[in-house]
Amino acid sequence: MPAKPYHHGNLRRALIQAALDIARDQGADRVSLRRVARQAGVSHAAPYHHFPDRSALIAAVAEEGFRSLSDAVQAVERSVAPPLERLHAAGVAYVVFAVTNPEQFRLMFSREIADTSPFPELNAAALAARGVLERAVAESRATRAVTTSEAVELAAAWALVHGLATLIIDGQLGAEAMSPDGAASLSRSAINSFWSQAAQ
Amino acid sequence: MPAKPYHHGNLRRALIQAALDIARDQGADRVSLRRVARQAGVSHAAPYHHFPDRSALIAAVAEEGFRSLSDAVQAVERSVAPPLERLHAAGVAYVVFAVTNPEQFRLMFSREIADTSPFPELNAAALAARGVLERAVAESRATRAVTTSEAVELAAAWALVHGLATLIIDGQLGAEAMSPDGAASLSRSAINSFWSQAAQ
DNA sequence: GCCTAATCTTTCCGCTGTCAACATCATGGA
DNA sequence: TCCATGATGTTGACAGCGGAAAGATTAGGC
Repeated sequence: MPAKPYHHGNLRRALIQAALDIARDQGADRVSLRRVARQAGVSHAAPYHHFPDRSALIAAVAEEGFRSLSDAVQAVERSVAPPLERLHAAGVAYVVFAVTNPEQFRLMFSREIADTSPFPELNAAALAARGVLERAVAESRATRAVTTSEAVELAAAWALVHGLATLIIDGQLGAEAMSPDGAASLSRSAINSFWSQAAQ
Repeated sequence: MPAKPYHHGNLRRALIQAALDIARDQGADRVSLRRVARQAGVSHAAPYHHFPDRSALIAAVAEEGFRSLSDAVQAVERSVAPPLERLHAAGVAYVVFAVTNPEQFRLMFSREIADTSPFPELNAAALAARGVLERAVAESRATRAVTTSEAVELAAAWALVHGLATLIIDGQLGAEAMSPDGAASLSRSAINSFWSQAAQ
């Protein structure tokens, strides 16, 4: 049994996991290449054989995040049939995902991977996640009196849940909202509030 | 005429301005203490006589940002009378401010000043800005059939405009939305879309 | 079984935030 | 008026960071 083999075996995977652990435990801003390498028990330059630079590591972590987000939203969608309620449930799931994985969520929307062109797989995962929300919006349109374009409705829906997510995990909507249950409850209310005020 | 006086005169002010310039020109993530000091024509340790650490500089820049935001929203509010339209206009102004000053907006919500307890003046400015939106929400409630709590309505309204702001400046809602006019138009549509879908 | 390429380490660079020690100067009390 | 003190600025140091270069080690195909 080799105590410390020269080659790691699956360092790429281990680095992504280490980044996730550090983000979860110490915050997304503390995810440095050197710290990640240290946590993975490897020299600080080893990551460069698996990622061209720091942003590529973040992109890999974010890519997994978008896949998890897609999965989480789709799982909730499967349990709700009526299209409008489905859309609402998808929105709540988006917020709950962010509150459950706040640091990974921050990495997913961090500035250094804003330009996804160097990371086609991240781009695909992000587009897929956006597609899930897009489909929920589109399918709900058949059941409503629609006066706005689909693009605007998608933007509005996404903005609402994304705004809730970021404000909540930044602590700006109160401490109660930072628990999954609190976040779910607040999102549900917030989403409903926009439709319950028809009388102007 | 002293070419370079040993004492700057108003270095604190100059450092804040330099940080703003660097953020605007090169991005919020490139605002480093040393770069700011360099831009202000001063040694790299000089800022420490005016700010205890880097986050305090950011806090000062953010503080000014929140004041500008309050001013911008209030200026628009003054030109609109009906409470609901006023609320909508305030929301559009919030988004337009973010799109007009994207890097400063990012600094205002950057992670390192998320805990405002060390910066009471930043906290006050942020609370004041939130108060402007809060008042617009509260005053509009009298003109509507209200079924949700004020707290939830505030959260929903804030989340919608904050989500629009962050998504737009991150380029996730398309390039057209990144101009002030495009942002205003999209925000108006998005805000209206939530009220025009009463028929479920 | 060996050669090549992949993987990992060591060493180096410039940049960053922060601190300590020192230099300069503005200002108010004797 | 002068000078001492505190405010403001500089220099130099340190550790941690992202990244490049060069050498060590090993896995895997021929």
